[in-house]
Amino acid sequence: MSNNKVLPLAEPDSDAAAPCCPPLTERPFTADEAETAARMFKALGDPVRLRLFSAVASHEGGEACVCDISDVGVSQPTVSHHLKKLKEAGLLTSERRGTWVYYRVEPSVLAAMGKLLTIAPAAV
Amino acid sequence: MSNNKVLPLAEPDSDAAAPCCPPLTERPFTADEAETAARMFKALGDPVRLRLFSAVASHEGGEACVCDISDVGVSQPTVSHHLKKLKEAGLLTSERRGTWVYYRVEPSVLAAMGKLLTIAPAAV
DNA sequence: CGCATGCTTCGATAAATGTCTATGTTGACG
DNA sequence: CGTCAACATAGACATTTATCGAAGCATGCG
Repeated sequence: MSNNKVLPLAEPDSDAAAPCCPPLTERPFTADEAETAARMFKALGDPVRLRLFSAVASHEGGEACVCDISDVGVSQPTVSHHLKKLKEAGLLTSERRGTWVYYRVEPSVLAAMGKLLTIAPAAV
Repeated sequence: MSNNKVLPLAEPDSDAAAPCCPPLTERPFTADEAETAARMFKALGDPVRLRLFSAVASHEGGEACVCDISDVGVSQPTVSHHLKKLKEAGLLTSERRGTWVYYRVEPSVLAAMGKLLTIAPAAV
């Protein structure tokens, strides 16, 4: 199916975690960089997805099954739909263990997004 | 002393800059928090807006007039529309000086978003 | 004045998105 | 097996959004 490769995540080199782009403040983004980065921001640009993501990210052990986090005010298929989007954006990974499917955050992507938002140190 | 700091984002506690929410990893977001934070992420969730924002943020002096940044492949009214969205999201401010309108980034909001993406240091 | 320039606002429209119900699929269990 | 529970997929529908061209406001200048 559509198990499209997302974001070429960073290899743990030393600092890495910058799969796509420099800080937003460093230089104007190219069209390609903007396309890539926007996909990640867009994934978090929905309140339901943000709650789901936060629920997974803050859950004990760093992972949660759908049943643990599906109380966000929308139907079960909608939850599933949003989790899929988050997965496609590279923010979450999933794994089935028996009856349940567990979701887990991809920390490197989180870090990469954080870097986008840093203020260029020597600027100003 | 190499920079092995895990996430050199904004200094903790250095400035407020967090008008909305704790880090995404700290605890599950409430509906209200998610609504607020999603608005900011959504503003950066469009490639054109991301390019415009990056162009302003990286422009010399920290500000740019529309004429400096409007070469992003869409019509001028569309540029204006996106700049308005960024302003409504609190990411940019604008000021008219003579013939031109200058846009400038709101650094505290940038920092606040960065904090959302930090990994909780010693959580759990 | 009158006109050119920079930017915003106004409608219109096609595409994308979020949501639902209904249905599939996969695994556990008796 | 048969059935139930947990998730995922499919299709439908309403709303939002990105975009454009045209028109409207300012501001500066001759």
